Amino acid sequence: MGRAPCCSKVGLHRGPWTPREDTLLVKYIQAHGEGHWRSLPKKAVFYNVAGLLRCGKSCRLRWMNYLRPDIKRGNITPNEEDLIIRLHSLLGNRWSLIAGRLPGRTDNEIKNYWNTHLSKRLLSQGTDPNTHKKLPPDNPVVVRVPKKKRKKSNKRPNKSKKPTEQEKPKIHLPKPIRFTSSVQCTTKSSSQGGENGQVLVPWSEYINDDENRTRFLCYNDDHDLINNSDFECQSHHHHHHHDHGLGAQGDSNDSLEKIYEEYLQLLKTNEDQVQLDSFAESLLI
DNA sequence: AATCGAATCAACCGCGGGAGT
DNA sequence: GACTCCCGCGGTTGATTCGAT
Repeated sequence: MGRAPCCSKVGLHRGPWTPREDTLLVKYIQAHGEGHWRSLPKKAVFYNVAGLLRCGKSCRLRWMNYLRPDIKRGNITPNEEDLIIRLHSLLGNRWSLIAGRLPGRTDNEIKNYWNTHLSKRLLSQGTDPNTHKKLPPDNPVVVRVPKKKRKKSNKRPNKSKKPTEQEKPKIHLPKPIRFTSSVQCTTKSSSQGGENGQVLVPWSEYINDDENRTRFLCYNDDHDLINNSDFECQSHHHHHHHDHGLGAQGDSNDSLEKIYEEYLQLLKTNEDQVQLDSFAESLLI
């Protein structure tokens, strides 16, 4: 099976994304849509967003895990935790499938959350996180239960080497807050409020201003950055999350609740493993 | 105040598979 | 069938943070 050489060898940027790179990527995707990641850096030059010297893979990852407008940020809710555990017991480490049932959550986020929180918690409860079966009581597992939850860090590390002065990682503050794909925004200046064909990029700026206001970027039809002033945003719970062919649609909370209810029902009404298996299979269709 | 080590999570890496030629 | 291109997935890494000592 052939594989293209990784772009990182030909002088493209690696490591933490800078706000400028994020802006360029968002601008490009706003204009031309997702996909064609590999050709993105080349095309970007032609579409007047030159400077996006990132490999397609890196662009895709950044978009999918961080910049996508329907990314939901914030703590995983108890309901979501429960659903993750249940789905994991059915699907195993198929993070993208699990993420597909949790609107707004990314596979990377769920994977990280599982590895850092949930698997440890299961162990501490005497459950094997891989098989979801009870561990024998005489098989003590040394588990370090997380102490207090740490404050979230927003710094981006440079993986491979110490950054030089000029390529020091930028500090991304604050992290994107909860958004959905149809975040409705209104500017404080009435004429620039996501109306008249403007495309609002529901994505927070990286610097806090004096008053700690969240700042957003706004593009017009020509995809030119026309404003980065303050917006008031409201989520309307409307998602078109990637469902990996699972057919998930509609309201995010509803769909989450629906799956959860569906599974609870199955647990209540039927102990039969075959039923549970077929439920798992239905998620794969 | 200084040091240490665990925890966190964005980003990287390699691989598999589908589609196209 | 053999090969290339592209996409997406899951595992891993490592800089940074922060609580404990």
